[in-house]
Amino acid sequence: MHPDLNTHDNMAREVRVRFAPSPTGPLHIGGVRTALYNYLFAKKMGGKMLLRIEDTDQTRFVPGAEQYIFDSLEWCGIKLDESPVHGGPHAPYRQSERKPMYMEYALQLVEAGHAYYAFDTAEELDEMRERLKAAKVATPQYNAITRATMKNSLTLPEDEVKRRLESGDPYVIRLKVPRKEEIRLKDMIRGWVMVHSSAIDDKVLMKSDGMPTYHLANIVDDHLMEITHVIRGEEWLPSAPLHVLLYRYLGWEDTMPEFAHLPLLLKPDGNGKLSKRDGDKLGFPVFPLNWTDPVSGEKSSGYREAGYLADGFVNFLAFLGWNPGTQQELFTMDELIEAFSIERIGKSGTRFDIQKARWYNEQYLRAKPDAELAQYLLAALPEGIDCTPERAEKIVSIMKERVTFPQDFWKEAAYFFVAPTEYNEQVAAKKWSAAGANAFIQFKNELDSLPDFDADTVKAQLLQVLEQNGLKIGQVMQALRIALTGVEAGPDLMAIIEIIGKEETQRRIEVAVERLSQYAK
RNA sequence: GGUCCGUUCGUCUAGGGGUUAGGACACCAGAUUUUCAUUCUGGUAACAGGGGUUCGAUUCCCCUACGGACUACCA
Repeated sequence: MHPDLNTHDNMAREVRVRFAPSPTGPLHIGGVRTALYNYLFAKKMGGKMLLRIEDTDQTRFVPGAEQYIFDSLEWCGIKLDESPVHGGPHAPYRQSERKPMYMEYALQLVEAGHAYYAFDTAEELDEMRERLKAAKVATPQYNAITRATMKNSLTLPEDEVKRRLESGDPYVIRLKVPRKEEIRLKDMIRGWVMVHSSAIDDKVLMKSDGMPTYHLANIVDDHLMEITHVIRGEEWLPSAPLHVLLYRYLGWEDTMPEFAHLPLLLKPDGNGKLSKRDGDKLGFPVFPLNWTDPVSGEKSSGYREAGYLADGFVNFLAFLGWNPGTQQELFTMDELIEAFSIERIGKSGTRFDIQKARWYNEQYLRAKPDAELAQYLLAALPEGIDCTPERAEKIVSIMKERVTFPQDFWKEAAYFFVAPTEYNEQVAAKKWSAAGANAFIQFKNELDSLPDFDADTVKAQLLQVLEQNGLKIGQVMQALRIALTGVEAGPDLMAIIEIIGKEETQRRIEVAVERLSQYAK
């Protein structure tokens, strides 16, 4: 093991990771992936997966968002060991409910000289930034230099600070970031990352409403909850050095978790990261489940409702930025857990490719037992249309090679239940013939004398009729298909005939011969 | 602008000092088929550019370009 400050031996500790979303709206797909990687890692290491709700910003609270997070994780099969609903040894797991715990640590930092009170108003902060911008300062920020010009416990006389605090003046507590210091942190994905402290501003730790900011709360909670590995999005990388500083000043550096910053999920054109605001604009959902904004009423679609199967979705998601290093593409959750390792997570941003998601869905759909797929069809049947489970199974078994989503079964297979009301005119014009129509009528009549009504028997009969009429199968099959289904494409026609039954077949042939007579040549 | 991170087929990626640079999706072609789809076979297609180091660099180093993230009393 490295003797470096940032590295330490976590081998003896039980792996504990957390997914820590903010309930500010629906969880987006990048967040789901982060949760998944946390889960895979935890389970691979035989550790624990916790969910912590980071709701320290009360102004951004969105009703229903927390439930949405639970529902999403559950749908994906991500099981939590500790959470606001599962409870656990470090409850509560909502930061708003942990509010009383944070001030103690902020005060500890103040006493140690690593943090200070600041009384600046929003207007004063704006002024400061404007002033620095006008002076062509590259990064206007509240830092080691500018803090000397602001209203805080470092610049104000001691008695005034005391007076302000006692009189209830609004204040924040800021971290006193050193002026010149190289901060190093080891990222499991990127290696050593070096940042100079001058690039970090004096981050607010405690807000004026008494709530901690993410930065403080996250470190305090991760420490208290004995988190061993922080696996989160790359957008956190710039503030990671700040977190290292916090661990150090709080005296927790020897148990500081290891970091892994995940590459971001990018829009398909590579132009920026996939965000909640993309909604359905990109032509595919960015959320796992449907969501209706409680305020605006705006609806966003989710993968579940769009017809994506949970296991295929998870498989797809796992491969966005990670790969097993083998040729295997299809993985169950257990296989993902077995194969997963942080070392095999890529470094670069990953463009989102919905085509691949569709392909995964097709693979998983076809692998499902017919009895299960039949349920999708049955559930989609409109009022008034009956179907036995046995018949539904037969239909899905011949249809599943040609559908992507469960809802396609009804869309593509409606003709099993409803006779065509219109025919593909183009194909009819090209393939329909008087000779064929005559043969179909003969075939229809002879259906009554068949001993059995199954695909093989029917096919033999059709072949016989065609032979008698001097027709080849290729000349008339398309016409017969149009007659029976109205459309030009579909599964084996004989299988369709077997499923729709003798009477229906006869009826449809009669109607079609009548309706398509104009095309008889 | 500043700081940080990144860059292998269109996309997701494997690989790694000497390889015909491999796979998957997508795409194209052929085979099969009663159609479409499936399936099978084959194909197009990549190491961002420039300097080093080296006998040799796509691989290691530097620079440039490009892309991304961050730059709040939001997470």
